[in-house]
Amino acid sequence: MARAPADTEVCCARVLEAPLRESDAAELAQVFAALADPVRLRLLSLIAAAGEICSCDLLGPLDRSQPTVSHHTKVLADAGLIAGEKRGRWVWWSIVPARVADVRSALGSAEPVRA
Amino acid sequence: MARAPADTEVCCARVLEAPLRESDAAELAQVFAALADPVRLRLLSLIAAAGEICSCDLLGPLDRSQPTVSHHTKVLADAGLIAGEKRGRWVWWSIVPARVADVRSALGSAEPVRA
DNA sequence: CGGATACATCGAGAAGTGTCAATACGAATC
DNA sequence: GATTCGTATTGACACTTCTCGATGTATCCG
Repeated sequence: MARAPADTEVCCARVLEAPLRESDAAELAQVFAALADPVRLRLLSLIAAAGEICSCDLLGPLDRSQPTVSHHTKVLADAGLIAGEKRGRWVWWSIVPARVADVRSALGSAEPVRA
Repeated sequence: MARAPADTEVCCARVLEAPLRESDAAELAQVFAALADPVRLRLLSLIAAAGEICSCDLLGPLDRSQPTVSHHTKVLADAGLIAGEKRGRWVWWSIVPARVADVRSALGSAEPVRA
């Protein structure tokens, strides 16, 4: 079902600060790979806009087949960016805010810009 | 040379706020794709750590051939994440902080987590 | 000029990714 | 139990990406 919360620990690897170990780089790259597709980005924004949404309501807006949408939700879930809860026959997807925050912080600290 | 500063305008597309137009999704996906490779992430962190670094000093740490490193710098430069300046025979690479900040802000606003 | 150095480009092969049709699975309904 | 509906998985194909050796281009030095 790909509902695993992705126990990877990216929370502390900062790209722009330390030389970044290879293992951290690999983990981070996988999360960014999950974000590196237009359909998945729109999927994310659809979930965020709805707060919670079931797969059946994604087929239309995304204009993709059901297996394709299922594939994309799985990629995002494996990356820990979304979580799915099965209620009856439907799966309801929601954003995992903490994980998104981790990705943001990996891209730099809180400093303004440091030009 | 791939030193184009990438005139794309990602600065205002927020994934988690609006339904995200297809064109914005495509542009953002391209930037994330540039980040979706372990070698490029380590390349970024090497540049950040050095402040400025020439390609010749990247071959060793990255353990990749010269054409491969050149390819990766091009991808990052095309995404606007780094910029290269040619001095003599060397090309000196540096981070484009504003672009990195754009990517961060695309992943969410300034709000803490909004769980 | 001729050689050497730093980087870019080309071409090719292996591996990965997005997509869909077909199929399988699980839960609700009859 | 049989059927139906929502979702996941499988298999296949086209396309992209990562990588390197070979080659091209520009710059510096003697």
